Amino acid sequence: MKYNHRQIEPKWQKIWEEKGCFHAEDNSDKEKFYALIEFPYPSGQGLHVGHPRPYTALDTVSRKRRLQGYNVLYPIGWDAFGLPTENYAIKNHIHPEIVTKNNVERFKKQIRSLGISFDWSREINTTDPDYYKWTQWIFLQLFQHGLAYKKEMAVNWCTSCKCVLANEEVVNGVCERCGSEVVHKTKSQWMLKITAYADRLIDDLDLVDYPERVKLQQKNWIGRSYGAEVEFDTTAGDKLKIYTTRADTLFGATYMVMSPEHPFIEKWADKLSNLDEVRAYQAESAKKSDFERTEMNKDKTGVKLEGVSAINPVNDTEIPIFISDYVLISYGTGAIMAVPGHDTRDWEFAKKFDLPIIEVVKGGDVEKEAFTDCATGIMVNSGFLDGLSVEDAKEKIIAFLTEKGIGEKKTNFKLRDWVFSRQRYWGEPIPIVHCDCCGYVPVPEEELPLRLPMVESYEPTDTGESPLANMTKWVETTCPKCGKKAYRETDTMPQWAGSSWYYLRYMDPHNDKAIASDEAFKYWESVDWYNGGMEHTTLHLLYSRFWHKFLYDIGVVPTKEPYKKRTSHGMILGENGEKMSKSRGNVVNPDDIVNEYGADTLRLYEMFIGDFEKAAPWSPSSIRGCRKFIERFYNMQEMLCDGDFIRKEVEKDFHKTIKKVGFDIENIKFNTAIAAMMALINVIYSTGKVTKKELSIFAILLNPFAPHVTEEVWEACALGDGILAEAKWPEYDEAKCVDDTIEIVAQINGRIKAKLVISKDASQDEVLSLAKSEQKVMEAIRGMNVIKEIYVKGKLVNIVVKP
RNA sequence: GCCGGUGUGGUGGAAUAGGCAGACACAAGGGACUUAAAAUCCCUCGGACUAAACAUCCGUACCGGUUCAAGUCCGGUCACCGGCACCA
Repeated sequence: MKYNHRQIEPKWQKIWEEKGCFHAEDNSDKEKFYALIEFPYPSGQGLHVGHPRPYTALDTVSRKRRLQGYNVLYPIGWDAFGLPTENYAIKNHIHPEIVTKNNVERFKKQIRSLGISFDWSREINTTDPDYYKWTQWIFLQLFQHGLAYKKEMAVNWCTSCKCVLANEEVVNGVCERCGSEVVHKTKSQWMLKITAYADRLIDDLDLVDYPERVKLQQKNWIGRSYGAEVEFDTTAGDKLKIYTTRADTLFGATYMVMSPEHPFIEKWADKLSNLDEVRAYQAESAKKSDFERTEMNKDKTGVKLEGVSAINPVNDTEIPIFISDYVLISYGTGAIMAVPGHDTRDWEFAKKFDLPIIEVVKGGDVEKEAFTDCATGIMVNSGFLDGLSVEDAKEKIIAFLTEKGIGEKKTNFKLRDWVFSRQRYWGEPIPIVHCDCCGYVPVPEEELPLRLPMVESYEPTDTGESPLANMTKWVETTCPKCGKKAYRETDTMPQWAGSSWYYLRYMDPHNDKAIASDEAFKYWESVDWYNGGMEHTTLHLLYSRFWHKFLYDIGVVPTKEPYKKRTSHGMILGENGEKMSKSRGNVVNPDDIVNEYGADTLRLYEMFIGDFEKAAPWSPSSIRGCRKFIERFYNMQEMLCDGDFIRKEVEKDFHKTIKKVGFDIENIKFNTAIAAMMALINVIYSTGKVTKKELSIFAILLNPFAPHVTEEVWEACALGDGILAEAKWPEYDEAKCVDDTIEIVAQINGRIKAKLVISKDASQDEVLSLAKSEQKVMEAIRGMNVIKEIYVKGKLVNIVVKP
């Protein structure tokens, strides 16, 4: 029989589907295992070969866990709200709901052809009202706990698309899609107070098993810094509050800088003799895009405030105040004390404006550059701080400022609150009513889901209003509180909303009373293993940790963290080593591979392609090697014979391979697990025969990677009722993983002179004397003094000699 | 600029915990089978020296160090990739 994947693969997929093989049980005595992949956005392009990489990886883990007796939950769904669908819908005059439905159909068919063991009975879709009912419910809880608020905000507005863009959609200051200018528009926006969780989002990373680089990226993004707030007296009478992490350098503060947006400028307007100049600078800064203000121009600019100055509280010196756009209104207090001797930016500014530079930490040359090293410096020119280390000086000065009532310890974060509104149609309606009397009133829970109305035109408007704003019938409503005429919120939620809690819904996807039942939460608890892309580290991964912690605080979920373990896959690149994209013309469609080589070959190749965590280029010729391996496995049917193991050495090879494959799967080293099986099949072929026992073990080991062909061979060779039905993941015997005789390398001065075959239990003396009996070793030692003899058990001997 | 990662044959990549560099594949070359091709099977496959083999030497981006022993550890340099980007 020739291997025919086109016949085998649909056959087994049908059997699995009919028997419901992958349905997770809700109440099982078995230990649970919850594996999760990032649910896909069903785009119009369909799947490309990058999608199956993470799916196959966790499918391999899930299938292995089932063979080990776990009750496995491995679900999938659709993250289907979002701009590409909406834009496609506008362009082609098809309602986004229809577009979504078609795209999901296509994705589903493609994914099913891969034989991934998803529990399709738990499929979810973020655009389903029964689903977004709970997205809205969570928003209302956030609102009621003061964590959702509305605020005037500058938004990105594309002048050509006439629509609002998310920050991610603005690339180098222009619209990602059309390349047109992006300007700022001020709009009232819904915000989520993620900053309230900043500390816990950092500290609780200690509770989870994430790759270090993920933890680090989140920590850097949240950007916690410990410092102090200090109040400076000014000649205007007001106290100017600044934030600093280097309170120790206070004696070196020779001027102050405020952000051009600082409210004191307005307050001091009548005291400023150069108000025109100040105003001109303010206007110039306001005109600059974010891009110009940060990336383009790091040359320091600024204007000195004539008429108001500040007093350095430690030496009563009067120092000038500047405004400059290198100080941001959004961080700290919007004002700083400038210490040019020990801060690079202040140093540049001081040089440009010819301001005095005082050295207060010894160790560098402050005339040449700012000395910023905190670890080695000693305080100088700093009165009562002189002679202290930077760390000690910080503590002493903060204690001093606290006692005088002009300063205190303060922690700051780079993390900003989450802009949560979008002026687009294809998203969850924000369930809030605006009432002139009562303000923002939540839609009553029993009215959820607040459905997205069917509109004729969902094109974005010129005014920056959501397309929903034109739906007067839907917008005009009555206030749930006072019953008077009121208006619905017309902004929708961002794409990140539905994905911030979807893993919870899989636990109990059809529940209409709650996100999931308490029993479901208790049993499934949290995700055991979550695999996803690095690009979501500071977006989805952070957002969902925030929502989860909130749900924990209000008693909905029982765990502090949503995901116990996180791994990350590398991208699959095009043949040319570039990122796969339609415009580069290097996209590979998995359908073609499944059709030509089969799903088992595709799966195996995607796992064999290289280090799972690193990017790897697609190679059409390498796929053939995987196909060949599968055919070699399939053809073992014809080598079948009775017995346990052909030879004792082969038995040992099996034990070693069982150990390696199991270990490698758990450590996401799929490529070497497959290499080990390839090596084992080479051994089997060299014997020319395979026993039933050998073949069945091989089939189970390979099953998580290539589930169809392994079941087929199992059935064809009458090995039993089926791998899924009855097989257990094989155990290995540690004793049988060790060879009786081993090869030991004999070195002289680190150079290999001989290879010794000797019993694994041989003593050092035995190995050494055997080594010394080797011709070449004898020659090398002759006439030399032996300085040292090193023996590494089971590996090598090294004899160090000198003339 | 700051933070993180990577650098190994013609290619993708292996190499617990400092202990035989190049597993497993791909590509290439040669051979067997075949009328022929495909498929399959077998052999060779980092470099220098060699007709070939043996032997020897060199070789994990570059320079230096620690060690009996370095792809692996330490210091420095370069290149590429990712994240952040005036966060005081």
